[in-house]
Amino acid sequence: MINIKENEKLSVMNHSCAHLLAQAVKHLYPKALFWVGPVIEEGFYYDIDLGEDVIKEEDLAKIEKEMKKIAKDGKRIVREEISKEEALKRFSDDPYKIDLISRMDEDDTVISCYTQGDFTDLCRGPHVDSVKELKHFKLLKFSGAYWKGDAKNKMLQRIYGICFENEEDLNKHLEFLEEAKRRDHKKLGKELDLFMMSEYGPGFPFFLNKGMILRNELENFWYREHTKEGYEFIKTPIMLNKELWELSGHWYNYRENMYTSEIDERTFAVKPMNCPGGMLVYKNSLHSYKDLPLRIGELGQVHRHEASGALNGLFRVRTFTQDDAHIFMREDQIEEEVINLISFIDRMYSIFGLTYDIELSTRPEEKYIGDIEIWNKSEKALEDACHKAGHDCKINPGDGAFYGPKLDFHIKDSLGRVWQCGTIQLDMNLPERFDLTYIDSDGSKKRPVMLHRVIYGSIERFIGILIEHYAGAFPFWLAPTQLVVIPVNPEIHGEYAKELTEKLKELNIRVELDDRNEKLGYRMREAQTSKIPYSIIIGDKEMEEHSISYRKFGEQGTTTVSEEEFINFVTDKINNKTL
RNA sequence: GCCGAAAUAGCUCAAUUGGUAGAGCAACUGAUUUGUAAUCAGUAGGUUACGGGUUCAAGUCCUGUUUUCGGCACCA
Repeated sequence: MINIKENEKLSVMNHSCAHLLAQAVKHLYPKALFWVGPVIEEGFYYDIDLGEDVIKEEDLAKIEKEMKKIAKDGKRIVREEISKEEALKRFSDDPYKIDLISRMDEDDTVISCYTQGDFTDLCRGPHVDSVKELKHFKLLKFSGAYWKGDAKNKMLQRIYGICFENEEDLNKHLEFLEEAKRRDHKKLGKELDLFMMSEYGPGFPFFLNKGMILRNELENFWYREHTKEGYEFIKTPIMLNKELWELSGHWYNYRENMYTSEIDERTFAVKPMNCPGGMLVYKNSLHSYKDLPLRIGELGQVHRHEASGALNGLFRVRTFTQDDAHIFMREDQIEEEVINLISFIDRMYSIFGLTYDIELSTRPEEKYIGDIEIWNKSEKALEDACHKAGHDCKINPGDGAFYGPKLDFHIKDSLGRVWQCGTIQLDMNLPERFDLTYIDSDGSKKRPVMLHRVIYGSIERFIGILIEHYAGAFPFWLAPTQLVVIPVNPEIHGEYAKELTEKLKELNIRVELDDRNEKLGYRMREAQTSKIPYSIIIGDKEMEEHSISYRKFGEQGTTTVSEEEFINFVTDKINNKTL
């Protein structure tokens, strides 16, 4: 996937293309008013006020046709610098431009306009020299979008498009979009019987048997790796009473997203986060400075009432399992702990062939708690740890949580798409609210520092990402069905194939026998469409030699090895989690 | 929640201006005995998401609801 924003030339072209789009829209909808048309990673868009008019599917083609016409005409794009006064005058009948201009500082900003033929737009530029240069573009989608990105404002119409230097690149991008559609986890989840949705529970996914195998493998892997890293594990209740949520602050900050219920005339809430329960566990016993860092993990199922329009397959659901952990430690342990954590997360992601970038989100401008000094120290600790772990650390100013700064892990899948999964958050709020303490070496009570962290983020979302990352063809250790044994002639080879299947089952391999009365080609096709990693064919030759002929998913032809070699081959895959 | 679109058999999709809901795959039955992506024949399968309305007649038109999809806003 090409990031348009990071490519200077494409960035300028896409920006000019946004103007071309606006000009075409103006031709077709003379009353149209324009807000902004920026370049984004996936191309460009323009937010437009069409008054009573609404863009429809078929209009996109019309607009695109008009754009081609204008581009062919080949008008030059001319820059002009004007004063604020002149700008206000020139755009006096356009409330959107007035809004933009009046917020510009005359001393610092040069106000510039770009004109192409009969169309002028306020813009900082730069642009290509002529609309003639814009040939290889496509309008992709449209939707409503709040003015200034604020849900309180009215909705404008947004049209998205993308522009390339040549037809080949454009086609490559369209092919990428097709590929992404083929890999859609909602589609593959249905085809591969991994999970289902029901009208009776919008946003509450049902995991089917095959999806449960994925889940269980991911959870087992998680428990094993966390045990190695010195974690202990807990499970806290799904529902806790209102007083706890008042204490944690969720009742005031997160109430809208919480499911509540009256029980024995008291209010209970289903947990939207695991931390308050974790705090209670910490407080359940006394802690010595010698026990820190204390790492307490919980695969905790949370429920959040997400807006209906936000729901999206497994990516955005109303109940999900966080692979949560809370780490309690002394202040002087932050850096070392975070360094360890980063290398731990690195190890976890590399198993899946996922690369990632780390971003540091710092103190919000206004809404934050605690001393600025502690914030600065914490931010520095996270950043240093990140560098010492050998990673770049992009700063995301003001994007931290109100209770502390955080490191976010943005993973990149096999199509180059970026997802936010892991996060390490420093919390200066909850230890205070819950009055957490440990006994220091001098016998005094001290306040521990706390980290929240997740690696998968949400098991549901992570499974969604993995489905798309692998296009449903999971590595051997994760595949719901790992092997299928196909006797060439079930009447002749069926019994032997069955024995082999049982033998493999005893080794804890997820193997199925396909001895149906169907042609080999038919059963092989099914094995391939269900993306089973290896298909074993048993015929006369294999029976005689006691050998195994296997075909790898997606490849043609078979490899024949001895039974022992094959068992070593697959157990090695399971143990090392290799493809 | 907001803007737009959609919902027909288990799945993927047809059904002309309103005029008898249909196909392929899957399922089931039988024949076939198979060497690497679909053997043949037959059977069954539907309150067209749910409710209300217009009409002689509604999958089709109007309307309310639900759900899904693409975005926005929100977010793991």
